[in-house]
Amino acid sequence: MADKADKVKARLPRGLVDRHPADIRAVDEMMAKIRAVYELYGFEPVETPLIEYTDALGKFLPDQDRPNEGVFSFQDEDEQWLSLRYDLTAPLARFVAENFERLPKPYRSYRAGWVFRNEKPGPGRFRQFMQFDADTVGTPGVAADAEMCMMMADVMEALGIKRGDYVIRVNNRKVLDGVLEAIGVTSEGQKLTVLRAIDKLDKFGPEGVKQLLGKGRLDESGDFTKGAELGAEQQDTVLAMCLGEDGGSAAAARNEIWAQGADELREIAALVSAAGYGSDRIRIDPSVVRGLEYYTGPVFEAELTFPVVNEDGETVRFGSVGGGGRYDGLVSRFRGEPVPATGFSIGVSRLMTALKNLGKLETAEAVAPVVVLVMDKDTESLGRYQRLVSLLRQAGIRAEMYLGGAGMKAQMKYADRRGSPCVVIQGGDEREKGEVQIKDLVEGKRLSEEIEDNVTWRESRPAQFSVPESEMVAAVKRVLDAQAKERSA
RNA sequence: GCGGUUGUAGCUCAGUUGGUUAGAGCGCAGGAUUGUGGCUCCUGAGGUCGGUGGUUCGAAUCCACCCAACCGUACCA
Repeated sequence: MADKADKVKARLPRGLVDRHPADIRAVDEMMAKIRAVYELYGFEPVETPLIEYTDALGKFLPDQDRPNEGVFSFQDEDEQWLSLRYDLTAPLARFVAENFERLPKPYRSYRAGWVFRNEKPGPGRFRQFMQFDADTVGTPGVAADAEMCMMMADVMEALGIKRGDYVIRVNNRKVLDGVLEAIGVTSEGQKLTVLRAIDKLDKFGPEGVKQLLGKGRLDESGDFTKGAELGAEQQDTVLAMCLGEDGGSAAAARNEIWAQGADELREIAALVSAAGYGSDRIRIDPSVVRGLEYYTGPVFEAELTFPVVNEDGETVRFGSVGGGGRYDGLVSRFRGEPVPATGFSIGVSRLMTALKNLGKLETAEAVAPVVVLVMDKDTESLGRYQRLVSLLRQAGIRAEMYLGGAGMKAQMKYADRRGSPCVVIQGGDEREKGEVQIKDLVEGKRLSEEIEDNVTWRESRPAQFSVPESEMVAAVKRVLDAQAKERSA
């Protein structure tokens, strides 16, 4: 044992979580539902490693031979930089580029996995989290983008989120670019600042966005955010555009790139509407910005629209649980030819939190194992208990022999704490008679409420009965069935 | 990065103008009950009072610096 002085402090690094049985089972179930939708649409699974060469992820800092701080990176023996993936899109682009000749085009694939970001964690934001993506690579047509939106809408409903409780909002980066060009914003830096400002519409409202477009905004917390330094007229145009007012469109209408984006949006709207998806499910929304860097055309976001009451009793809007868009430049980075692609990503952890709040999540624990108590610890007896456990397992019943060193009282306590449905007891007396005792712990707990005196509680052995050893499996089954019936009632 | 709040037992928290050996509830372990999970009662384990330095006869308490966590904000491919 470690000395007190130098024992290691057991602690979880921040931004990371341990996952518990209920969580793991719930996520598994949720992912199975998502997967079923993707499969139905004809997408194929593919899995890539968690680690890629940093340059394949496109994350070297400009003018430096060091990776971006936001990614976890380390050097291989040959000094090449490796990084943990920070999304599933860049690794897919690498995979497609590397296997380009072998893959059917358009290539439709899906994949789920952990991604890592070395950033400051916050509520609902972790440094390791799960994404579940689908992408179509090799087609420039907006039909592929429209399909992505429809599939996202279908996923929402497959997860039990009612129509009206979610919406897929769609915009087009070309529309944004067109407006920016029309009002004379040319510098990359200023463009990004404007886009970020628009992205904050939900959070700060039109007034806040206007401040961010102009001089800047002083937050209540005391932090000042530098603005985009646009003139009053420019601010109004941008604001009008993202609020969907006519002024924005009119001012930019002569602009070619804007027109192209608007056409694409109209086409997507027509496609989804023809497929029977109303604007209650998929809606054009000019304030969607999304991932500022690599998107080149349509962008979309899945948003939950119902209010959620969080743990502190506050009502919050949950917001985005996934999104995506067209990234025509990502695969072609690896190849000399253009390779158009579109896809989207679901934030599994966020979505799960939301479903929990909605009450749509199966939080029911799996039925805990039947525990066979160990009354005698000699090898011969242990063998007998192990055989009883085997019989239960052969009948498909989760079961275990108590493996600790404690006495019967502690074993009962152990079974109780595990949530076991019942225990099997066979001491010397029962063995003589070729019997086992079975105690229904759920029923026993209920009976205990009526008993206050401990002697009675112990001696009356509530919810406990004796059966011939040969009937143990059948008797345990009866107990389990009765409990299952009660749970579903 | 910027701003704020908070650091005392596994958890939630008391701790008087600075004063002997730092407490409670819950939880945990053992016992009352050598073969019965609950209830009740008894006993016990568990703390460098976030860290370092300073003031003082004396610091969990006062001062300085540092660290960490949480919240907001910024950044977020």
